[in-house]
Amino acid sequence: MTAKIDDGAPSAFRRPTINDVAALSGVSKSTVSNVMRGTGSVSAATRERVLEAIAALGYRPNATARNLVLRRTNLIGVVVGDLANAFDAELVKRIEQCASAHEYTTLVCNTGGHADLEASRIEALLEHRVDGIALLDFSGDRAVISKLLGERVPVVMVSCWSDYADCVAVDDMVGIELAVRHLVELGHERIAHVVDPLMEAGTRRARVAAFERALLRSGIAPRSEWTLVYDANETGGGSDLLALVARDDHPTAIVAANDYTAIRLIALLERNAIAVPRDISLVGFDGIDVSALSRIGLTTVAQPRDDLARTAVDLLRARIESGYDAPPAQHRLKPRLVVRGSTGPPR
Amino acid sequence: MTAKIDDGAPSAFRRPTINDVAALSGVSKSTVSNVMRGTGSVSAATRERVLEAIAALGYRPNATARNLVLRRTNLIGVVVGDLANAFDAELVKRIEQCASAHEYTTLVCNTGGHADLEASRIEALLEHRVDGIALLDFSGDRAVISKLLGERVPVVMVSCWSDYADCVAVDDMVGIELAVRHLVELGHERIAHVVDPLMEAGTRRARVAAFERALLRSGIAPRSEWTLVYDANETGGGSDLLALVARDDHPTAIVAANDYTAIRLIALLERNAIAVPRDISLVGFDGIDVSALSRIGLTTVAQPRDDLARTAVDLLRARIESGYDAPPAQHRLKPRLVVRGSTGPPR
DNA sequence: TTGAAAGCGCTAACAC
DNA sequence: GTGTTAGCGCTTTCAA
Repeated sequence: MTAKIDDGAPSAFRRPTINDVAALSGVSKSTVSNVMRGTGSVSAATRERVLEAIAALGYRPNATARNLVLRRTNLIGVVVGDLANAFDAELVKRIEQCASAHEYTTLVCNTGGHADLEASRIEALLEHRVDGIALLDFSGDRAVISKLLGERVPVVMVSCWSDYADCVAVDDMVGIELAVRHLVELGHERIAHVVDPLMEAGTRRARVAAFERALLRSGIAPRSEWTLVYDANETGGGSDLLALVARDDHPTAIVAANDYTAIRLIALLERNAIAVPRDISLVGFDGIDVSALSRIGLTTVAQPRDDLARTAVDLLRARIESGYDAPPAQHRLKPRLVVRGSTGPPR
Repeated sequence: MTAKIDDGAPSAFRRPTINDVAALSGVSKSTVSNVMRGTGSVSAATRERVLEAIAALGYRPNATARNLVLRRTNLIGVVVGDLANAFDAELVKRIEQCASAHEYTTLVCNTGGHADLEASRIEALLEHRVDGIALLDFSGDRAVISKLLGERVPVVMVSCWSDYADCVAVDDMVGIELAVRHLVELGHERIAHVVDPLMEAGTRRARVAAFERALLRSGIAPRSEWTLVYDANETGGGSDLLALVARDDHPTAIVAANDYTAIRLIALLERNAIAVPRDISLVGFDGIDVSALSRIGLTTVAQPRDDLARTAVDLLRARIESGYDAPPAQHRLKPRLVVRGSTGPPR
């Protein structure tokens, strides 16, 4: 047994440990541990001495060591597609808020929709033994998800969906229906749908399906060539959309799959001398802050972001704190239509 | 010594450990460790067996345990004021990208400018033994920072400044000078400055000082009452600004301390029938993505966000990987003016 | 080329 | 009330 002697080397800086505190206050480490955590029973006098030693040394417990024995890290991973998309960023902000209110610290991974990055970032989260993972607006392929579910680590999908995991998302059917009905009520009959390639595939499919169903319910025949992809980050993109809009029987309104796309779509259209809403009406989806700016004035289907975040954290906490084996909890939240200046009657 | 016997309880799920791998492949844990890390020398045959066991068990090394012995977590903390501010979000995104390219995982804390939250979040980061901390656009008081510097944990200040820590920020003097000169060249003489209360105090002071100096260099006498605070998140704020603008000798141009404020300022002004740039010209600071949207068209002083993020991560890595004791490295980056539609000659 | 053993800093029975 | 002890899962000498 080697005695722990401070060799005095000034270069080898060592943070004080629970042993140092114990030594300085002349008690055992269990006692220190007890005063730190407020467990067990320690006399007022010893507690006082220990507290002094802690202050004197500037002791801070090592979460790494604690986590190792507790098999619990109080870390949650948040995997997000693109923090430059305000919807994602605003959601991450809220999730971090809820999580830290419950003593969790948040590991954030921005995947940019790259499947390989996604896999390796999640792998890192798993090695760090996060207590749970939130997949936001998840654009990855299902293989990643099903692998994750096999790991027995609590997972919640936020603003996206899987039948086999806890989920919380807005009701796409209702949301898209709201958008379409609003346009139809304004008199539109030729309505196109534009999706974001970075959007999660399931959500995208759900919104496309919802879009077609909503048209049918309004007595309008959907045309598949009127559902297009627009990559707002690709310079020079959108040529097929512009081609569509240049046709005689062009759409008079567009439902964009999210606000990020919708707002860039306004820019694209106006750059090509197509006025919004005079020539084309535009509805977004998400309800991000910028859509409310007077200059933008985007009519949009707003998601209840606070509820989304809070529910997500609650779901995760429930799994973490009371075991895995409940069936998946699925929450559908109601979106609401916010009418602003980007929609009007067709010319 | 208790033998490790699987008691077969199905409820107690245990992830496979290095011991399980060792047992299954019939080697010692040191050997497993060696093949995992590619160190030491193991025969091709044993490596093969170990690899098979790893695959069979779905073994994933426990970073918590590794970090404990290595005294290194490969975690970096990022403390950010407000992820709803696109500048912050875009910076976090880039930092996470750089960091993960170097095998670091990012812990994100959104403080919302609350000093108490700030302190407790940083405390959590420290307990988790992050290898370094990046303070973004840091709005906190200096006490937090000086405490942090006493902790001997690598800290980098991004887009904010301290004489005693590694910093990387844009040159506020130059940036504000660019903005003011642009306005003066357009013919403006009555120029106001609007700051964001959430902005880091040092940066705010620096920009205010830079603003006054720039005016003087253009032969304009600064008036202190023309530097105001506008809190874009406070509904019904900005009354003092509107009062100022209603005066006869109102300013014909405003330099906003950041884009977030500038963009909300446009909304505020236009809500009050003051057209931008016809009645008042507006210059922002940051160069966030939305400022480039045609509907917004904000003239702004753009920060080199990629450089900011890359330098920040490099600085942190240097401290982490080669010791603490170098003097603080201070990087001033050059901003550039991006002229768009929000500025024009005075009426 | 491989293994035994000693920790990393902490918690949690269980003695005393 | 307080201390002893045995790990948590890993890395790292040092022998064999």
